[in-house]
Amino acid sequence: MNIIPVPKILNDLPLVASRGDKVAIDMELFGLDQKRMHRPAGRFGSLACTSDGENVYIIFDGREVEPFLKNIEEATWLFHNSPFDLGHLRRWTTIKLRKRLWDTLLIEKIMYSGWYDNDQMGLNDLVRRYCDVYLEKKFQKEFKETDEWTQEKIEYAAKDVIATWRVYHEQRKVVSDEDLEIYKQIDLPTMWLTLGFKGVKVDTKRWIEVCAKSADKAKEIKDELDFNPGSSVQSKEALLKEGFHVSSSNAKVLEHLAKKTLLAQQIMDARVYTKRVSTYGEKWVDQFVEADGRVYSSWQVSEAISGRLSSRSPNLNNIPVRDTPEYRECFIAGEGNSFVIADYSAQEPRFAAELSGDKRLLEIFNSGKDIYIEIAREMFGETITKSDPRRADIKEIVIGSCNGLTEYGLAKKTGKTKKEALELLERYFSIFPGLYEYRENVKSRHPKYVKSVCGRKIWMNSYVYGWERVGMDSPLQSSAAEALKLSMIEFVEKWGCNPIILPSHDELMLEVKDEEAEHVRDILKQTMLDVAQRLHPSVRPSVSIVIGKKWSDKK
DNA sequence: GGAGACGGCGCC
DNA sequence: AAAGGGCGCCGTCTCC
Repeated sequence: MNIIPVPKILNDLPLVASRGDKVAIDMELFGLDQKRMHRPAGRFGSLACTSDGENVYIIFDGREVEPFLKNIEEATWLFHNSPFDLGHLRRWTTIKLRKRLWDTLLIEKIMYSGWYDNDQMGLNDLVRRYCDVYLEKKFQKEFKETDEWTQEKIEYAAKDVIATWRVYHEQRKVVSDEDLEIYKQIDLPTMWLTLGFKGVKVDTKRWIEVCAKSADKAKEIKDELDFNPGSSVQSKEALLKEGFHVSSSNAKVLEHLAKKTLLAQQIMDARVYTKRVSTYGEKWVDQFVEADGRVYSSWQVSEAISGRLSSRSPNLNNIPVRDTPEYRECFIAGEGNSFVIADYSAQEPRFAAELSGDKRLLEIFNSGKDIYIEIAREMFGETITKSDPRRADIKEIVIGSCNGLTEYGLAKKTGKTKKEALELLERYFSIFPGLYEYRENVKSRHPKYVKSVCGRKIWMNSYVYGWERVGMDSPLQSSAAEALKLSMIEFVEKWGCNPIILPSHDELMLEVKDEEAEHVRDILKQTMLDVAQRLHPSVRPSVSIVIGKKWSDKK
């Protein structure tokens, strides 16, 4: 394996590049906290670029960023993980949305989603795969710990940017037109949108009140127990003492056991409350709410193999809602603003209908009626109400039917016997044979990869147990993700600015001025419907949308 | 004492 | 042997 030779480093001459030139750019910051990489923390370290893969131009003063970038304005910019650099560079200059931008990380994820894991997507991994080059990464820690520059560190910064430049040229040779279209039409515009997300305002006082209540309850229950219910090892041990041998102490198991022993219920309760204290406690506020009262998450455009967006530091995609709607009441619109909250109904089942072409399922969706009640009518020959427990069972089946749910799993989930569960599944698939075929096809065709409706590839690894379940589900999940991304892109195009504060898989939350809310609601709804209709033309789409002052004002 | 695996659980 | 998918984060456990 090779290493990159010490580059020629120039810091007295500006690089001037023009249209057609490819300029790799890389930024180093001092003193960044790993969990807050996306926030305006840390101090300017360096900005380096190269247009020929040999000579590196580098500056060490943030005040030079603006003229530095102006000189290469016309060129195509190459980054590895551009949101990091772009987000921080905005602290020293204005960065406008540009299409001439190649992100080697985003491209690699589009090309090799499911083939390589996320931990094999670093610049060092790419330069090893593409160029057989070894790239030293040990300096990252040093940037965190000290502001001192050494010759070695300068060389490291220079080598990084050369690696990016080299990887670009190799990727260019092998990337397919279809992958490039996904990049240009979907992921790159989405990346720019996520950079423009405003934070969400949080009522911190209320939040702390909510979690304080849970803290009290957690303590109460824990005091009654002589072991730590947060430990699976200790919980299993305690249950064994009462005569219950279990291989797992998770909620599903405990729920069954709760009928037989109080202990199971106690462990469950303790976990519910400690979860709220640990994950959604005071620490959450301390860590993530900025001085302006808002939370700024880090949004990843394609961290998930399906191309779903993901969120971290903090993860805004898993804020409690079922048992504790109080948390979402803490997400509030700013003074004089309203939220517009929209979500796609039964989005993945709709894509299942589209992709399987199942006749009966298509009819049900296109009838515009409640699909779960309609399916129940087919299955049981009677009309059930919304509160009938069978509706929840059917929901499980509808969602599970396309990601490989078995009678065993269904039985466990619903508390039915295996025989009952099998009967339900069989009846379901006899009504929707197209769905069954879709499911079985994945196994029998044994595809190298599956695709979303827009053509995003998800590679299968048949050596991994359960690969066929990923194969069934990925086209649905990734198509749904595309619908959401395209809705965002097209809405912002129409509206002219970006008021998005929180996307969540099949849901969008916008914050706009009160007087604009109704207008925005109408445009957003129409946009989402248009996009969905385009992506699943055989299925009538459905979007519910409301205007509110809190996230919880949903339904 | 730190790193990483694991179990568990919040959401869609 | 395991028994719908996708995430991120927490505390515990284990190992060095």
